[in-house]
Amino acid sequence: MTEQARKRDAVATRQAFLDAAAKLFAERGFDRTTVRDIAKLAGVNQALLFRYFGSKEALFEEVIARSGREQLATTPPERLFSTSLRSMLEPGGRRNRALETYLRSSGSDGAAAAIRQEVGREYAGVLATLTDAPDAELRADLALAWLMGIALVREVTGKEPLAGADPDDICRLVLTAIKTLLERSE
Amino acid sequence: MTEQARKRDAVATRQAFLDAAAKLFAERGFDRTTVRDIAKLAGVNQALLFRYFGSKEALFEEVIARSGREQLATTPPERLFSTSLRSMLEPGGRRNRALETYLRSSGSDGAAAAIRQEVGREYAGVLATLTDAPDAELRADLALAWLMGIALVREVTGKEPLAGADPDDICRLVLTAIKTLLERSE
DNA sequence: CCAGGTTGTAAGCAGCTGCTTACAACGCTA
DNA sequence: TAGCGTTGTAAGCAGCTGCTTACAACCTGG
Repeated sequence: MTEQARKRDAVATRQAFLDAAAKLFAERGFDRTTVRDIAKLAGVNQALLFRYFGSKEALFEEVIARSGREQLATTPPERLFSTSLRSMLEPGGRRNRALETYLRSSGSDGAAAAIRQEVGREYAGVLATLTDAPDAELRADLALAWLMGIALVREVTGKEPLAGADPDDICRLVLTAIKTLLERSE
Repeated sequence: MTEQARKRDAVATRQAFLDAAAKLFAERGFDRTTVRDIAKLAGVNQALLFRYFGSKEALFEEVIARSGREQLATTPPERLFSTSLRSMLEPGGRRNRALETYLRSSGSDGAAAAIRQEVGREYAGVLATLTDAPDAELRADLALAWLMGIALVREVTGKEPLAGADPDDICRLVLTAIKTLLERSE
């Protein structure tokens, strides 16, 4: 009985747009995702996208801002790096798409770029608290950059052996190397 | 007198296409570069692009295959990582755009994806010779991924402080950390 | 029960995209 | 110099893009 039951439900429609857009932006990037694709996946008329969000770019901003801060808010700093790395490496399921969306969005200018930078800054800000080195923020950026690079090579270019490697092996190698970047002096 | 002198020169026209396309693909990525943009920058009629290369995708393949192997052929293995890192970090000039083109191309499917993977494999193959660890190729992929991530964060998202950091500082931090990944056991 | 705002739908618009076609200008070779 | 293949040009096509508009269906408050 629940099927087709929530027609004419603005909140549900909005959410359907956000969910569909999050999935497609993460998989294909901004440019290769059309508003018709989003609407179709959401099961909603595409004209409503513009009523609810104003533009494709504005919808993208909501998606990236939301997904980026979700993981950030639910993970303690000292585990942020390994948790983010893990969630990237785990296949399928309802995993967090923040990094994929972030890197797939490269090139979109305007307001979305500002949001992207802000989310990145928050990530790096948290990572920077893990070391007391004077260039803590630069080290944090480099750690973040490695995460992005691994996501890029695995998910986007699909290069072997990285793409098919055991998550445990990757974590071990990366965490060992990253330790010299992000550790307290005592 | 040399101006307007080489009209009706198929070789020069082809080269003009390749140069213009290399620049624009590296800067904007595949999707956001139009064939009209390329032709305009090359100073050539856009219909000729299809006569010489067949399609936009085929032109892209030539660009990425050429630029990727250029640096590879002129750099000794033990310096490939630091040289690539350096050339990414140095501003302006006629620097090698291989990595930018590579990462900007994310998402383009088909034959271009195969070329991308092949170039990446050649890079990683060289890096893998630097260590005698059993998982040398995975380590090489991870090193390559870090390069890509740094390029991404600096050039595409422009995040500070990484984007504006001193190349020497970045090299020092990265090379120190990467040493544990790519070093001989004795 | 009905006016008026909210939600959903269908159609279309203008601009851009990759690509094609028809044709003119050129220069080599016989 | 006449013929012919090569190079360059202008125009246009069909499809897709983000976005808008006009309108119907619905629910709610008076």
